[in-house]
Amino acid sequence: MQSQNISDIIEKYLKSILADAEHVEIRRSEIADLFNVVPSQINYVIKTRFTIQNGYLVESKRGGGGYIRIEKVNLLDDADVLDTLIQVIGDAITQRDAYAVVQSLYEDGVLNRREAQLILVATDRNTLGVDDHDLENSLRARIIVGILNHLRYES
Amino acid sequence: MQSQNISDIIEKYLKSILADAEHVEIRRSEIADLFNVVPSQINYVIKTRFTIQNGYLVESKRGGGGYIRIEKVNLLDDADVLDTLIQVIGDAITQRDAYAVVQSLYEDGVLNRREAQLILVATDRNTLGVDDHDLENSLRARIIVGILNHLRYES
DNA sequence: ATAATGAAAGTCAATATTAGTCAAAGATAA
DNA sequence: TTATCTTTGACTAATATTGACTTTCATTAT
Repeated sequence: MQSQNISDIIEKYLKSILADAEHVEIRRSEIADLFNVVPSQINYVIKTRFTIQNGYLVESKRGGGGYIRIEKVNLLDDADVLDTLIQVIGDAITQRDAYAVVQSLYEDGVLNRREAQLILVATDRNTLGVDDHDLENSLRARIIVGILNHLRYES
Repeated sequence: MQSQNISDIIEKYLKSILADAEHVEIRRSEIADLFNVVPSQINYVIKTRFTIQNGYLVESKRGGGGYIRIEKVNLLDDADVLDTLIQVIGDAITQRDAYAVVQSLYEDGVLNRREAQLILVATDRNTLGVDDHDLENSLRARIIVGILNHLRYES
């Protein structure tokens, strides 16, 4: 039984809509009501699960008639995906964001499953095994950026 | 058959579930309650009895709705070879030796060209970019050993 | 036009809910 | 006896939930 927390359930709900549509547009309070959570939890879900690393673009508007719109972007349409990703990663990246990045590359066909797994293992917290978090995140960034740069020349 | 300590009993309990299912997903505190032990004993059981060497993969999540998930995986035939390599590598390896290891894995067909390249990039001196040579060599070892451990099973 | 009002969404920090680590103490086996 | 394995619990870390307060925008009133 997975998804015991509400955030995961809301995530799945939104993604199920995105499976059929290019984008989803919601009213924050409606979704919050639907799942019986406070409105700001919707922001939490979006911030942790619909980032650009995950391949989503989010825009919103406040005030009357406000909305939140989530769009799935195909990174491959962009000629310089890799550049964009490298920029986003910068010089440090958490394991969670790294997972999102690798997952996106897999979904876009840049990496196959095995390659994606290899990268995740190589950059796993436990694999690196350093206790300094900043060092861990910067090593992870260097490894992933190094691989992305390699992929650019290779293809 | 005097495996009467609680760790053994918990181990059997979890394995009896895994006999019928591909994986088990537990809430740590629930299992701890069930057997009247402190939660951290579950970690002990997992760490000592559900290792990758035994063919188990473990993943977990903290926070609300957290869980520990244990999956039984199929160990591959080359597992022995990989074990040997892992031993040889130990806790540090130079870039030169790493190259040799990866090269031989490629020649043995364990890795394809692209995968081999990925690993070499990930463990390259410049990628890691640490000044301390000992740290560099130990990181390289950890990454390669992590990947080798991953290669021991399928999917 | 401008000001006032109300209706959204955003931010942030406090709190809650899990799991992980580690080392000391206790038990068992060699 | 000594080495190894097990049990325990205090402390740490990650993730989720909540709510008070802020900001933005559209509409209505002056």
